[in-house]
Amino acid sequence: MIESIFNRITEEYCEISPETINDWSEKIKIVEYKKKHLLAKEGTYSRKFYFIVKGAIKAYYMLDGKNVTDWFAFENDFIPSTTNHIIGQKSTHYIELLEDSILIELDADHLEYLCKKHHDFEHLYRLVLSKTIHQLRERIASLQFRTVQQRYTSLIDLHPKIESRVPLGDIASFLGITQETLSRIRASR
Amino acid sequence: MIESIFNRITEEYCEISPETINDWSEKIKIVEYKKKHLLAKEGTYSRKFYFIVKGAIKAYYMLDGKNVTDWFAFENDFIPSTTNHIIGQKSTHYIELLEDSILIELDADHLEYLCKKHHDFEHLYRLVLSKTIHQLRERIASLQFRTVQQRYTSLIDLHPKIESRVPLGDIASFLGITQETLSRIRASR
DNA sequence: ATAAGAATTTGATTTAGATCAAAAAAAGTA
DNA sequence: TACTTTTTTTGATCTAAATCAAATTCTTAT
Repeated sequence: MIESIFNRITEEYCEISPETINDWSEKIKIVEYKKKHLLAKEGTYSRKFYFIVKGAIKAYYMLDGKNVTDWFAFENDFIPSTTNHIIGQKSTHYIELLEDSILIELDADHLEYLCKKHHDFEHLYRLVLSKTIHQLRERIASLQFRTVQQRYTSLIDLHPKIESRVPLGDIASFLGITQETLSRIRASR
Repeated sequence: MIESIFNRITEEYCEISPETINDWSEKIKIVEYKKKHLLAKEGTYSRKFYFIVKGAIKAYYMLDGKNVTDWFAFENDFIPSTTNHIIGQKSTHYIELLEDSILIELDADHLEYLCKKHHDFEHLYRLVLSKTIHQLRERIASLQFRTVQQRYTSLIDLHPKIESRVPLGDIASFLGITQETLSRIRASR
């Protein structure tokens, strides 16, 4: 079980030495939570870092009393929204499970420890951040000047199953539009 | 000169060992270019990584024959738009100097070498990426659900001098609006 | 200083998407 | 199975910002 997870990570990012893997695997905890469980709450300190083995999450924050969904993550993703808390600040976001999920949990202190102790771990983490940057860039390009149709289409291309796994309202929010508009776009295809 | 630059970087991010600094300073080149010079062109390989000692840049790409400005950077910023090329892909962006500038240039290969050789350098780089992520997040929040007024105001708060250093059309593009709209917003304040 | 070119502003019109409201469909729950 | 609750769709109207067009102001080079 654990090995196959480390394999997934190594394949996706880079090789990791056995020592690092050992040290790492001592620090992690495999956790299971039900749909709607909150991994983080706005205004609280939740210094945890997650990798999704199975399941899906959304990250959102409140704006004028409404939820704004910021980020989705699925199997084999790290949850980068948590990186904020890692610098020791209160969370600006809620992170909610969209499905019953299995996660690997790593304490922020342990993350720092592993980075400091093992160069290859810090390298891996650097690659994870690079990937996140790439995704954020794509997202900005999408929000900045594409029409709503184009935004929706490219989201579906990227995550074909998102429609069945994520409520329409959250997808609309992520795209920066109302759910009525998204519903109409969907209908017109 | 060089020392004061390394000091700036160390203060902003983290301590770096003398060995790393030595090795690093052997790899860099201080370059000066005039306004309008292109550090990168769409479709070409420009495997360089820059730190801005003095000056300003914009990163943009073409969409339907129009420039879309993506990113600004000023003194003491690394230019993260170049990180794309570092993975060895053709640039998707143009990077153009908005002013006569002084830059520190580091070859992508040297960047990788320094990361591999010196754990503290990779750590520094990781922190640079973290900061970039934070900025990108802010930017997404801004584009996703804020009104144009709010977007403009927060940009000015962040970079008070941007109005005098960057053409209005580029700022408008960055905010995801037309320059006519930005002009009107400015007039109505 | 003056002309040529670039950047910015102003005006009139159009349109994509928001808002408000209600109906219909789907998903949970007893 | 029926009943409640949540999610999605549909309709009518409104509005912020886009578009198109032209005028004005600011820069730069001669």
